[in-house]
Amino acid sequence: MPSSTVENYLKHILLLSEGAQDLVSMGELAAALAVVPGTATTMIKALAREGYVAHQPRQGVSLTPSGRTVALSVLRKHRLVETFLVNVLKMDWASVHAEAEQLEHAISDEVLDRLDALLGYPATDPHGDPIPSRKGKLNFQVYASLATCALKQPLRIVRITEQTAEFLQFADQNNLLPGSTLSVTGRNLTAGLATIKTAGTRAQALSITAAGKILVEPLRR
Amino acid sequence: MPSSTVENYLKHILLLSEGAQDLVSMGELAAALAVVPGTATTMIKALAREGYVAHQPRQGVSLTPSGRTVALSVLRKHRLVETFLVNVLKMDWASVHAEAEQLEHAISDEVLDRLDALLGYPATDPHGDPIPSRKGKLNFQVYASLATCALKQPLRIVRITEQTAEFLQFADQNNLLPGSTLSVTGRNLTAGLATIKTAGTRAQALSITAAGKILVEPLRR
DNA sequence: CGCGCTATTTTGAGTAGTCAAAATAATTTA
DNA sequence: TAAATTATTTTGACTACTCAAAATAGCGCG
Repeated sequence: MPSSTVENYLKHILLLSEGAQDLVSMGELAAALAVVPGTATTMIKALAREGYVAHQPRQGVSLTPSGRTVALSVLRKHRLVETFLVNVLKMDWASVHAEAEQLEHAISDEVLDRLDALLGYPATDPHGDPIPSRKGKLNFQVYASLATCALKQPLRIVRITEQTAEFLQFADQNNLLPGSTLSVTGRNLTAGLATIKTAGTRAQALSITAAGKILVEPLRR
Repeated sequence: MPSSTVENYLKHILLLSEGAQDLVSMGELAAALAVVPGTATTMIKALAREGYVAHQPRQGVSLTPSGRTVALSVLRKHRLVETFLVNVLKMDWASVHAEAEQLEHAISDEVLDRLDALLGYPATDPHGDPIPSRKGKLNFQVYASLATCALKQPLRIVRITEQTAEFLQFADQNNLLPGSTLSVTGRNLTAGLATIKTAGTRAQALSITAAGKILVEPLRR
């Protein structure tokens, strides 16, 4: 049984390699886990010995099938717990990430399955992040963001790819939630700003960085 | 913030001193925690340094007010989680103890309060064990057991003081749940047996040891 | 090509928790 | 009261994880 430390390493490797399928560097991994790089190197060598990861010295690390299985299971727990906290316990959107961070290591598969049923087998968590299936399938889909999508198109927000409470609070207050509709009226790359317009409100500006964290799909029909 | 190891030590000291208000010996504590006695001694000395317990060398250990506060909080989490698992997730009576053992260290006060509200502020968990209040009050009540109560009286089961899955399964199968009514028809101390009679069934025998773990109150009105 | 920058790895050391086994204290028994 | 039994404490060692700081490797650039 992997320790919560091991689970965290594997989960973060999975998150950091989402989309970009190449190796995760010790630098990013250490930063994500809030440890010094030397610690990450040491730990990764241990994880490689136990068959969870493949380590290319000085290049980076990737998950083995066994490591990926563990990582997906932890991610599934995390996202289902978040969904439970928001949908059932009515907790604040912005604060559930930290809670789930603890609970994901303490919850059994048995409890998780029942939670899943209670929630009606959701496909995504409250932030729009896809929930891996019980069998470990992660429905990964490439979406445009407010920083990259076409201008003046009607859009629906599908996902917020940032878990910090501050950003989520900001999104909440500006009605930038999964499901909300809006369009990007303009973009100024030099100034690093995007202008958006949501249904009931007037136009507002958003940094390109922030806009890049809000994923959207074109509104059809 | 105490580690889960520390929380476990404190919780078990509280449980072992419930009722008997004197010191908990290293032997019982070590057995309850599944560590060797030497480990318990070492750990208790550390906990004493941090002000959680008072250690009388070669006598035993007791909780300080600060240690008791932590222990009660953990116990509250444990019992509320058990109640949630049984009442909401409809999990098996006998298996929730092990689950709660993990979750009690991962759940925040915020989540706990909402769980408490969702459950309707229960006073006891599914086994009849009292749930400490948010302010740390443990409604401790002395009950007779099937080993000590008067014979041929109508009784109601109020609590099962044993958490092992085997015993709980046994109790479940014989309809010996909190709320069930029955009476003790006879007792043979020499043979170590008690005979009980529940409403719809015929008389059955029970070891005195088992009987002592089933607490009852006289059925009034 | 070689110099310097940056990321990575190594080294040495520390904390938390554990066990096995030896030493010690207390209590029971004879 | 002395010996024997039992419980507790101490000692030395080990695992898992971490950091600080020194060593090293791989670059890019002049």
